[in-house]
Amino acid sequence: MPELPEVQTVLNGLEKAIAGKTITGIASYYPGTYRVAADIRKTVFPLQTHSFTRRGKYMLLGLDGDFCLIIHLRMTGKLVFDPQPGDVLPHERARLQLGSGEAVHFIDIRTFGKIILCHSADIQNYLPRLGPEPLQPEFHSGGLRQALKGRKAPIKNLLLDQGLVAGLGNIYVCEALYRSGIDPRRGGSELTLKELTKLVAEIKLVLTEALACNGTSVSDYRGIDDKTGEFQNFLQVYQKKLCPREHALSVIKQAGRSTWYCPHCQK
DNA sequence: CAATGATCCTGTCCGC
DNA sequence: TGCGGACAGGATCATT
Repeated sequence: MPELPEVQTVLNGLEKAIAGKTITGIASYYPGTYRVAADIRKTVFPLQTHSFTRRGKYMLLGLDGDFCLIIHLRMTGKLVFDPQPGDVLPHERARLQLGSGEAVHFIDIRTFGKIILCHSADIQNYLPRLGPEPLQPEFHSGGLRQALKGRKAPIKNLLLDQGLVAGLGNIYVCEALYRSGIDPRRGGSELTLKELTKLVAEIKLVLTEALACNGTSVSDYRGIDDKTGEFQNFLQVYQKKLCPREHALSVIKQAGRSTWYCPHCQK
């Protein structure tokens, strides 16, 4: 499940593979995966790629003529660079065709991933409201405390809210809460500033470590070069039976998703 | 506005 | 062996 470190890893790989190359067209193989903004009427391709940025779990490909491709992998989306593309691949939902004869396949088993072409000036209209980037200084305990004011939902659920902080998913929320010693069932507004300071630090740390490992590969996540990430070797609670201190972990459902936590270490 | 639950979708795994 | 059901989960929409 691509979260911030995985999205950044895919984006880095994509930049390495196609920076400066020209997209000659985008083929669509599944209804709804690829969408063109309503105000773009005629074909705008070919367009050269020039920037590769990320906002939360969204990849933003800057193209000439002030166009932008917004790509979201959701749960099972993958980008695969292919120097010699052939027929449509299994689960291929869209394809970026490059002038060089190469291509980038958008493979997505569960079909939730999205690609949108819009004008760069309109990007905000196609993104939801997103909270601060967790690795930037603007994500800090004071701001988080402010954002959690009056929020009674469990902290686990709140950290998954992209409007609060952008880029976390189930894996890193479970890991950061364990490292912080905070029970995932605690209400957001009841956390002390001291706890929030610890939480913010651990979120930044776990994301930084995961980035250095090229992300976490559980199930089928891969980089664009089909390499797995390595951070799954360092997970402490996600899908585990015991915490690092050998206590039995509990698994509960929160907002429809599984939460792993240690009743002994997390209060 | 906040919180919750259903929804979308398919491959995999488990129990009978 | 085969089948049904549960599960995985990010974001969106509807409901309370």
